[in-house]
Amino acid sequence: MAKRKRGQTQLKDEITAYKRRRILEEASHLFFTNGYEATTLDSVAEQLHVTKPFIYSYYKNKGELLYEICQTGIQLSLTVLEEALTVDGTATEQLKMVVERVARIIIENQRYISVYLREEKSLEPEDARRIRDLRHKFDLQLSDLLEKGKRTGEFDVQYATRSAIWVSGLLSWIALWYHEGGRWSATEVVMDAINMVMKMVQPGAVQRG
Amino acid sequence: MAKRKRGQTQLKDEITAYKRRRILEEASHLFFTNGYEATTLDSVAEQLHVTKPFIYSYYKNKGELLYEICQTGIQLSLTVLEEALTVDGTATEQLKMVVERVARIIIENQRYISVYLREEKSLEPEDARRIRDLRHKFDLQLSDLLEKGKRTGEFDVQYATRSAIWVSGLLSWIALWYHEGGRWSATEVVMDAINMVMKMVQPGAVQRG
DNA sequence: TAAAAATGCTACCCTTCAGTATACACAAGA
DNA sequence: TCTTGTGTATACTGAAGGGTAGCATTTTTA
Repeated sequence: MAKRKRGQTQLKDEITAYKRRRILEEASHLFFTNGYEATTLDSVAEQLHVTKPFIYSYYKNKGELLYEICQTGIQLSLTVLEEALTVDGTATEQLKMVVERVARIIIENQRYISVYLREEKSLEPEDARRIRDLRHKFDLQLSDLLEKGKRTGEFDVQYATRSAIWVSGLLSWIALWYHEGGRWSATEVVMDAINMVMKMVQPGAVQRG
Repeated sequence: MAKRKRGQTQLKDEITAYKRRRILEEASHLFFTNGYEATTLDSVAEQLHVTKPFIYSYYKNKGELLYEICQTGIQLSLTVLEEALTVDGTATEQLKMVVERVARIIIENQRYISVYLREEKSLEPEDARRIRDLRHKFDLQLSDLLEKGKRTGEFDVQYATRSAIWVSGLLSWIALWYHEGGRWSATEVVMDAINMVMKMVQPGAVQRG
């Protein structure tokens, strides 16, 4: 009896979560295509074949939708980075794995991430800060990895912190630039990213002037 | 008489041009800080201590303002690139000069360029296409330079076209990331950009796996 | 100094939307 | 069949803001 009730509640929660996810998906599509401010909640509702009050029963307001979209993209990248770092290996191996996985996740979740990069100014200050903290965490871990490679002599970086920012910038850039069905496949872009990052940190390049 | 008239007309034109420039400046400030859609023309007018109809007598509508801002930023970068390419030198020397000058111009005109990167979706399709053509021209010239360096053996790039896109991405990223008065000075960022780009194209890095 | 032209402003219109008050539909229990 | 609760839609409000008509003021010309 109690068990059955709990079961029902759980199913209901799953359905609620699913609805929230679907709303977020369509919203991210439209935000990505038309921009945040230019997208009306009516149009999001239309895409889902529901009405605006439906959306308001799952999200507090338009800003919360934006926050969830931005947060999702950045959190995913951070999680994937942290997972990749748990795999043992040399700094070189780890960095390659990090770049590969993060680049992949960025391509797969391009909408979420590029909406963040473009619409950060539309976030509530508090929300923006929370997400910036996530990015900062991302950069820190990347920096630690570069530092480690520097100690072992695998990498040639002057200031790990600064190099990390260029690497994370190169990765972010993918979200703004990659175009599905464009000139280059996702795999080519991922491989390029790995190569470019490795070149940026590996020693041996002639330095002059 | 005719001469005097022409002289006066010219001065008038200069003043008109100056007013247009000032409007653009303030608009780019506000677009950069708050986003395009979130910025009202009333607030632009307020910054200039004029009124909205004043702006409308110098620009057709809000969209034209956005176009001019975006166009200005990209055109400047392209012009500086082309100027740098007129200076004689090896591919290495030329690339260094290109990156230095373009990075500088991007930092100086950060507002214009980052508004473009963020608000491209708000441009009229026709306007967006015109600016994309400019960027394409930029990438092509960069690609030619990399190709030249590849022939002379100075650069190690597999596909110049693709490498050019990463280089131009790295430069664009500066506009989104640099923060005046932040942790690093403009000069440090420019020097970093040069180093990173050179590492991306120079031969000699160990390539494994 | 007066007509004409250029320039700018006051005051307004009209549309679009975020957000909401309320009504309705339908299922489950009694 | 009545009640209650849950989920969704209809229909509205209120504010914001892009854009403009027409008046006021300055500048030019003669």
